[in-house]
Parts: sequence; structure tokens; C-alpha cells
Amino acid sequence: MTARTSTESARDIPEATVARLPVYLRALTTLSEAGTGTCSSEALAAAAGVNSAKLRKDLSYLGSYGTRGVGYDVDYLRYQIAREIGVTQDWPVVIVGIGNLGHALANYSGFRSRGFRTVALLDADPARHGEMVAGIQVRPFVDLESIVAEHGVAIGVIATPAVAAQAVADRMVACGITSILNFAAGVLSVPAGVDVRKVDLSVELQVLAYHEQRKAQGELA
Amino acid sequence: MTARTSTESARDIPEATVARLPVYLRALTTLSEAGTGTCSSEALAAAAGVNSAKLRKDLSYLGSYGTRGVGYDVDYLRYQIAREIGVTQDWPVVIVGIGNLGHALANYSGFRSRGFRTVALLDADPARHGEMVAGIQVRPFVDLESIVAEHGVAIGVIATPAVAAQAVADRMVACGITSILNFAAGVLSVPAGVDVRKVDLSVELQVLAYHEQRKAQGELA
DNA sequence: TCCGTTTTGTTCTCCCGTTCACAAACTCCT
DNA sequence: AGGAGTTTGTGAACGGGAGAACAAAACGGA
Repeated sequence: MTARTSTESARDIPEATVARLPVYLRALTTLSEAGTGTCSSEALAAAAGVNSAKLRKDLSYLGSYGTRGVGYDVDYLRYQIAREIGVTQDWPVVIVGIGNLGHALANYSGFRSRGFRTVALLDADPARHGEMVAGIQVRPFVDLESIVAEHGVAIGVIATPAVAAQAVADRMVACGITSILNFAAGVLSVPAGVDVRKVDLSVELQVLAYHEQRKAQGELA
Repeated sequence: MTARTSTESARDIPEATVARLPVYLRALTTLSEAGTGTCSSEALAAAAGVNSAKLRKDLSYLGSYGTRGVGYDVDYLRYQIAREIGVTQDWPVVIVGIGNLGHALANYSGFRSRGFRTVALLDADPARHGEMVAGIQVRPFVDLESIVAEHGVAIGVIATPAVAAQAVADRMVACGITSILNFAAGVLSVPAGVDVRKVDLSVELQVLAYHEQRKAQGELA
């Protein structure tokens, strides 16, 4: 509203909004593929599973990309969100730990289709080296540094057992990786400036169990 | 919805706290295995990666299980949290969609060790039926109803492609499942009273990409 | 017993995120 | 051209969670 230079991306997008932008992006992609040219905040909010007021406020952090009385141009908004998130560019990614989960991640098509390119699969176990997974050869973990340097990797994925996770993270940070997606149990300690996001499968189930237990308790009342 | 009667367990634990209890539980287990008998909120908070004041407030929702001037008895607190979450009991779980991710989930030891027992692996693809995964035979999806009835399953995991997810969820709900962990992309629509938690791998990477992009922009300023 | 030390449980304040509600802005129809 | 109908963008109220700070409680030593 005040000083807002058009080139300046000094917009401070709230973290909660950032986490929803990918959801909107996916909903817009679905709409676009269905041939929808324009959509209202109400329709998009329904497709994304959120409140329409929240959606509009989220989008307002990016700019005014809608038209009052009309709605949003699906493809235009999709591009704007993609640009804001950064998925218009190509992100090389390294996956460390090629067990069951590493296999699944390497084969997950949702990464590549969103601008994430797996440039290497690494594992400390020599028995795995050379194995082909998703068209990529599994290489020794010690190759990390050269791979990061060669491809300019900024994002690393940890899919190792919990005991190895911290050591892997330390090495990643030392090699210059500044964003880590961690699937291993436990807390990772990294220096400031490095982002870590954690996905903990058993935590999710335990939260469900808590609510399930409460439902059961309520029934026998 | 049904009125929440006065017999409710009095404690209305905030959702944010519920999500952290499993983390504390894991930290306590680690401490216990290391032979630690007692720990302060400071120490436990460090192990769990949270602020100590937040930890104490979280625990205070469960009751007063600590001793001032001393700290918490590791095993006692561990049991209390486990009981509160509900992981002292056995939770039968069904996994639907035995692709790469389904394989990984079926083999994930973190489930079983926390009270979750995979009672069935289901897939719609007849080519997969009979295959043994993690010691369990893959069965047809249509067996869902009988399995849920037989084992009293309340929790279902969806690891199918996005297009099938809603149909699977509908069927799960129809069979009596009231908690769903969804790994498929897109929004699930379920009736009130059914809990859904969603894990979206590509969303996590996109959030990292956003921050990564901002770091890069800042550097060239 | 009494005092100093340690650590919990809790209160208070601040901040972030959600939601409501409405004016502004645009389209369409007459 | 003008009014009716839509839909966005945003100001404001509201609720919940995070963290600082402190009083209460327990222990240990003299």
C-alpha cells in the first residue's frame, strides 16, 4: 500500500501462506487441465480445501492478480504462484539413503513434474552402489561434495536411518547445501541459514491415534 | 455434531501440543535407552528441539508429572505421554496402494514399534495380489470391508495415485474407518467425524524452494 | 530446623494467523 | 448510460500459540 516498487520482491509472505501456495498451485493445475479459464476465489478455495477469505488474503500477498466481479485467470495466476515459489526454475536435488523410502522418493513423479530434478542417489552401503533406481545409478555417499559442486545442488533429502541422519546433515551443510528435507526420526541440528523441513510418518499416525482414542472414549459415555 | 458430554477427559489438549507429544515420546525413549532416569525440562526440550517453557506448558496439559527442583522421571513421563496419545494400546492399520511408497510404509519399522500393526496391504491391481511385502500378502481392495470388520481397524493409510484416493477414502469411511493418513496428492473430502492427515512430499520441497530462492535473491543484492 | 539452590507449573503479554464483513471495482443486462 | 449483481482486496476483530518471567515447591547441606 505504501512503498511497493514493482520490481522489488520485498514482500514478506507469512510462513503459513507459503505452505499453502503449493496447494493452490496444484488446484490451479487441475483446473487448467480441465479447461477452466477463469475461477472465483470461492471455487479455487473449494478445490484447495480452504476458506475463500483465507485464499484471497494469501493471494493478496503476491499482488492483485484477480479481477473484481470476475475472478482469477487460471493460467496467469498459476504462473504467478509458480514464479513466487520458484518452481519455474530447475532445482537439482540429491537423495541420501536408498532404502525402501529412498526408492519411493526416487520414483516419485511428483518431484520432477514440479521442477525438482534428482541428480544423484547416494548410499553409504557399498552393496547398493551401482544399482539402478529410477534410471539413476546409486553412488557412494563420499561423492556428495563433487556432485553438489558440479550441479549446484542446494536441496538435499535425507532418507537414512535415524542414527546416520545427523552425520549426513553435517556433511550436506559442509558441502554447501542450504535446504534439507528430513525423513529420518529425531532432531537435526544445523547452523543458522540452513532450512530443515521434517516429515515424520509415525508422528502423523500417533496424532491420529490420539484423536481416535478420544472418539472411542466419548462413545462409551 | 454430537454434543461433547461432560464425561470428556476434562483436558482439552491444544492441537499444537498433540503434534509435539510424539516428539517428546521419542526423545524420552532415547533418554531411557541411554539409561537416564531423570531429566529436566531443559534437557528434554533440547533433545526434542523445542523451547523449555513450551515443553513445560505442553506437559502441564497432561497433569503434574514432574517434581520441582528435580525434573521428570523419564520412564514415568514416557508412560503417561504414551497413555495420553493412545500408543499403549494396539492399533490395527490398513495400507491401500502398494506401489513404491506403499512398500516403504509396509516396511517402515517405526510403525510397529509404536503400537501400529499393519493387518493388511490392499491394492486394486490384480497383478499385485499375492505378492509378499514385509511378510504380508497383498490382497484385493474389495477385501477391505471384511478386514476392517475382522480386526476392528480404525486407521487407514492411502498410498495410491491421486486419482484413486477419493474413491478409496469413500470406501474406507463406508467400512467404518474414522482416521485416514493420506499420502496422495489433492484434497480429500470426508464426512464430519473422520480425521484426515495429509503428507504431501512435493509441498515440502516447494516450501524449501521458496526459501532457497529468497536466499539467492538476497545474495545478489 | 533453616536457608540457598534448583526446577516445575503457571500467569501474562505479544504476535501470528484466521475469519468476518464491507467498500471498491468490474460485468452484464436493460 | 445506468443500475443490479458479482467478486476481489483489505481493514478489523478474534482466537490461539509462543516465550518471558516468576511464584511455588522440592531437595540438600549445615
